[in-house]
Amino acid sequence: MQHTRAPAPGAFLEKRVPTPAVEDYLKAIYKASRGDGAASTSAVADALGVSAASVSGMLRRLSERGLIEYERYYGARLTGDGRAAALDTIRRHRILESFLVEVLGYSWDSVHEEAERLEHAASEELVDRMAAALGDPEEDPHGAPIPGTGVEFRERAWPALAELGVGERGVVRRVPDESPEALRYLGELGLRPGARVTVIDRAPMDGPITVRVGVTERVLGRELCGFVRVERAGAGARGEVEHV
Amino acid sequence: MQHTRAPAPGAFLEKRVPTPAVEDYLKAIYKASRGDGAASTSAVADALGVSAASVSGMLRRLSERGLIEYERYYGARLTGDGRAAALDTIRRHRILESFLVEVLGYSWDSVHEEAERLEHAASEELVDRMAAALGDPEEDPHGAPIPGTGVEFRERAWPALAELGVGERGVVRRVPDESPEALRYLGELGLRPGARVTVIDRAPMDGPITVRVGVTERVLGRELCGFVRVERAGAGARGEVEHV
DNA sequence: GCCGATTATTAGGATAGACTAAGTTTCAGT
DNA sequence: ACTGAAACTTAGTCTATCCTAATAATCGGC
Repeated sequence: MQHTRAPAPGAFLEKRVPTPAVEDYLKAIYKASRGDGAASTSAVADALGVSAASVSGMLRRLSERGLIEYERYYGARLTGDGRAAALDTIRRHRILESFLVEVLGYSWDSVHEEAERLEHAASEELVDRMAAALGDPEEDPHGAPIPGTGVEFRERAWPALAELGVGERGVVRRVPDESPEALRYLGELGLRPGARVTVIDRAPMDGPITVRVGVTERVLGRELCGFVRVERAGAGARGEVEHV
Repeated sequence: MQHTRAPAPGAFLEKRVPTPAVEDYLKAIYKASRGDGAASTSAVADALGVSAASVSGMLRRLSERGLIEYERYYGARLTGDGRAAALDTIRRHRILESFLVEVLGYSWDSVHEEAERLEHAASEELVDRMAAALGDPEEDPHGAPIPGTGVEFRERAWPALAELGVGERGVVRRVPDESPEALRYLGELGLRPGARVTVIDRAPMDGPITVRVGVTERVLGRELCGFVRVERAGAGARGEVEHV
């Protein structure tokens, strides 16, 4: 489902059909829906940096527009239309990020903010041309999959690096895109999608985790390791495996 | 003068410091100021496709912000700050247009609309990277000069093709960028910046003008010839020259 | 120098989106 | 089952921008 971003006959100050705010809310609901499919008011408020009251108001409007199902005091669930609109925006965002990195030489820690603004202004045509120029990539620079124009789309739920047991090995699949600071650090460590990593040690009491990347060992905070998503690879010598 | 497009600490739904509407008004005032330096309310209203009443209101607000000098029933004149902001937006617009054409293969008749939206979302950094990728062009695809970061900037007032007398020759310097229809037609005729053109005949009563482009002769409406700006080249056989 | 036409402004209202403050609902722990 | 904290909604404002309708200023012709 493509969204019309054009009309306004003769007018240059156009009203976008889904406004930037609506697009941001739908994205936030999509991302906050990782559990039972519903996003709570506060989760959306936190993600967008607005007050819960503002979210309540917007959820009612989104519901009236048929973009979400909204049950008071419970949460919001995207409808088919809402999900399509969210994925549309996410596609724009991720292709923009890829283009900024690959073609314009942005660092992977600085693209998010730029894409966050451009995604509301870029047409489907622009995004498609950028995608074509990149060879229709399937992932953005942070390892996030890029929705296509088709209907089916699912984001794999890779385990976090923090979930690997001592001795386990993995391949980095995805890193968070929103924190420039975390990304700069991960970049320095070489923890990019595709990097192989081995858990050497886990300090008790949710303490830091020691990993080997390439030939060097690093001690990483547990929180950071919760953000880095990995695919389990063949376990190492000691086969202790934790489950969560 | 660069404008901050970023902040909003922690908030993703950011308020741009100059809003898109403000940027559009300043651009419109800049473009409508071609005479005595003042833009009339109705000229701005026409350019933006909004009512005159809306313009009156906005002019008052722009004046309060120090971006224009506004005298009721007379018109608006950009201040230094206002002009800088307008040129900033125009720079973004023209570099975006250039990039879309040169790098992403857009046709010159379709870039205006896309750039019109992107110019409000693109950061200085993005625009500078695009400019660098293009070798810091001095003109956009329609022949419009691209403001630099420096202070001095003037757009040359080339004569219109319609002002050339029979026998006069010229080089196309600039075409309008807003009308896809006109641009498609001009493109077909080969009337792009740099093209050499000779006026073969001018029908009386403001009738059509016959020009030669390359080896072919074309009959063009007077209105279109008023939009195409040329630089006079050495006159042809008959030296009749008109002044305006 | 008046008068109608044009142009511009004010007045009043709408919408989208955000906020704070106050009230309501849910939920967890006793 | 009660009760207080946390989560959520409602109520009432605010700002920005648009609109239409009504009013006011200017200007070109006679």
